[in-house]
Amino acid sequence: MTYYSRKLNDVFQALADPTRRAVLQRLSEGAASTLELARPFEMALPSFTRHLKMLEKFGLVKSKKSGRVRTYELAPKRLQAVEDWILERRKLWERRLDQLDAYLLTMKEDDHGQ
Amino acid sequence: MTYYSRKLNDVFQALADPTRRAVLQRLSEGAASTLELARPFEMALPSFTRHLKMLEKFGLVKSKKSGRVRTYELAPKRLQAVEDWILERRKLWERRLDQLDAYLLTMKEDDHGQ
DNA sequence: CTAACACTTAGGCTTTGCGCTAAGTGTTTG
DNA sequence: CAAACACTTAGCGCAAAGCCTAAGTGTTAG
Repeated sequence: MTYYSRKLNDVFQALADPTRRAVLQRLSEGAASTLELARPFEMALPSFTRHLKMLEKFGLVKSKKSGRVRTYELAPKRLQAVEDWILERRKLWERRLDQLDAYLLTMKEDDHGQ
Repeated sequence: MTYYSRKLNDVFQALADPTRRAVLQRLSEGAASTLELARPFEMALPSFTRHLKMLEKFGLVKSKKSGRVRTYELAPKRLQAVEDWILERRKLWERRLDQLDAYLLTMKEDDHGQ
């Protein structure tokens, strides 16, 4: 577990924006073109495509251009890093809380009547 | 599942910084004071305490000041939101990949000899 | 009661994030 | 081949992130 993980920084950063999360959600229902993806958003197109570029740069989606249409789909591998991190953290977390429980129990047993 | 979730934005944002992730890791081993937490980092103290404030503001840690020492500990509840989001996304993801598998199989069956 | 300690507040500086408009590129379609 | 289409590039503006130093504030030890 390194202090600095570029990959984790990037993926969390990518997920910190609601537009990008919504795009991932949409793509989980199937591939789509740039304009299809952009339609629900009120944003100007260049602003929107920056989000798509960011998602691709950080490995969360991939795209392919055919003719004048660019089609995007998910690249789920990268989300695994985040999931791993969370689950690992949660294990430590819960172990710690268990220890706290145990400690409080000890206190209680040692603590006769006051 | 709403398009805009302040809570998710905030938590992902909080986790996007390596210093803050390291603090969470350290705290998963037990509570600690501001200076104890700060020691491993080369950052100036005011810079570091801003990270702590952010973690607290977003509900990932909590603190209590007693005398001149402020002690921090984890507040694990909030991480659940992130975990939920990830796992939900993953379910959709995998269903989608399964569909793709099925589709490719269909193709293969329809595709006799070319 | 003074000095050290453990932060905390204030303010400044630079970089990055996220939005915009305007103009450009390459691909179809009539 | 001209016009419509689907992006793409360039460049600007503003706000927030993340770092710093300097100067507080309140607490405790000698």
